[in-house]
Amino acid sequence: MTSNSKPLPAASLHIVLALLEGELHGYALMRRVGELSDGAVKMGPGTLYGTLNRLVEDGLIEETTDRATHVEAERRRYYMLTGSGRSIALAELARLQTLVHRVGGYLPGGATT
Amino acid sequence: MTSNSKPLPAASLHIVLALLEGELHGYALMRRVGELSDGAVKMGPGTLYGTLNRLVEDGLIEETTDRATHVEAERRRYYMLTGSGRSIALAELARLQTLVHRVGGYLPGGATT
DNA sequence: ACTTGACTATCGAAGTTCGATATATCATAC
DNA sequence: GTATGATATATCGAACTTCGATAGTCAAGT
Repeated sequence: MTSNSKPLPAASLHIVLALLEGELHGYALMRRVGELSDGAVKMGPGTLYGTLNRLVEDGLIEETTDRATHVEAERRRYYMLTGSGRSIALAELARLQTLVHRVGGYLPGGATT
Repeated sequence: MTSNSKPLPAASLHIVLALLEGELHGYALMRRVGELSDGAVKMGPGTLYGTLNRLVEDGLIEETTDRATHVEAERRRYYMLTGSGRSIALAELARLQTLVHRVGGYLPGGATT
């Protein structure tokens, strides 16, 4: 079994997809996830921080240690994908691409109208 | 507020997307949802029937009454999207299309490799 | 000083999914 | 004819996930 995991829950999915773009801190992630769906997906802090901790525990993401843009009073916690986190994110993206393509395929107009 | 609902939970989402293709009965839906993701998504009966009932209650789907292909000993229960169910399904599809497009957009190779 | 927005954090309630279990029908093979 | 396995619906409790409220700190603006 090369790939065995089941689909990520919604919040985890959105977070890892957003992190494919690059590292972000919690609050920014919250905003980005909303932006990626033009506001349709709204992740509150309860979901955000709990999910971030779970993703770290599961080894999909990690807090960055490189404080390149460190400005002393840095409250932010930045997260990035781990190697396996990235693989999983890409696999999930592929799964969604397939789903969207197939479902879109059998629509009359083909469009979302 | 023309559109107010929040994203559908995973199981509901997969069901309504599968039903965009046409009416299906529970067990077939279970298989179709798996097929749409090449087996990545596996919905068991516990999730399936509970979710179907919820979707009926919420008015997104309804059991079909037209027994065109009725063969007497009909054990199956067929479901189809209602008008609003279809709108919601299309909106969800659009949301996923946007997400996939945007996330795919900022990837190096653009590919799923 | 005070308010507002950025930022992290936690908690309990509500909602969703999972997996096992049950029951019955039907087709195929033995 | 009867065992087997796929089809098909259904339910239950445990496990998991999400939600919304709440809380507190810090920086910047007024």
